[in-house]
Amino acid sequence: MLPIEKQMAAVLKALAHPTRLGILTTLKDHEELCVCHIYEELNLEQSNISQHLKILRDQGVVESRREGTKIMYRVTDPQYITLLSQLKDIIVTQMEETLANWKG
Amino acid sequence: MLPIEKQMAAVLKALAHPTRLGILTTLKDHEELCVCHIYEELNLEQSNISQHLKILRDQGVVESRREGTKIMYRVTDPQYITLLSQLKDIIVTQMEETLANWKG
DNA sequence: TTATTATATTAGCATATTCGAATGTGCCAA
DNA sequence: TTGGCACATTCGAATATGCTAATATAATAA
Repeated sequence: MLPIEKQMAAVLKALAHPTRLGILTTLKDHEELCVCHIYEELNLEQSNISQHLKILRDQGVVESRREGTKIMYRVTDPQYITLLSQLKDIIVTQMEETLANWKG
Repeated sequence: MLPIEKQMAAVLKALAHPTRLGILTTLKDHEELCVCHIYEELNLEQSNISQHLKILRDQGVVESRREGTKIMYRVTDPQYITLLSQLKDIIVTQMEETLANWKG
């Protein structure tokens, strides 16, 4: 398989988890957020969120910066948000079509 | 986590494998292709490709139709191809920036 | 220093994914 | 009706992933 496809698969795999999508949704409306904000918002364990953030960071989807004792995270490229929004549209449209077919 | 995020994660997971991206790349330039064409093109086992096609089909990324003894597969919505092309662009751009930073 | 707060990392277990090999199924032609 | 394609499914072993609980690190405050 092509190297670019391996790269793409790795990024897609990083995105392919409800919690990680939740993290990106949380980050979407803010310039940057600390880890504590994220795990409180999502109501999940701190260590769990840290692990998911690492996966996103390793693939360059988010990046971080220290601010005192806190670590602030942000989405590296807003196009990732655009991409996810488009995916959502595709899925919603497909579900609507499926529903229409069921109704006949 | 929101139901739509679970759905999105499921679709992303289906996309998140080099072989499955290879399948979509192979399908991209054709209206539809039989399974034999795909696994010969990618040089992989028939059963392996069948398994990957099932994963893509279960998530609605591809669909199939019987033609005699062959099963013809196609991408359900061309927007999936657009999406992957955009992802590729994001990744390439990011790599270029990383490289530029290394060069200083 | 020492304590505290914020985050990261590790360990260990349960579950999921991936693959090749073997087998099953469906269609068609002889 | 039987033989042979084309494809799907199942199985089992190896590997990967995800979670919680526990521990480590790093900055700051007292």
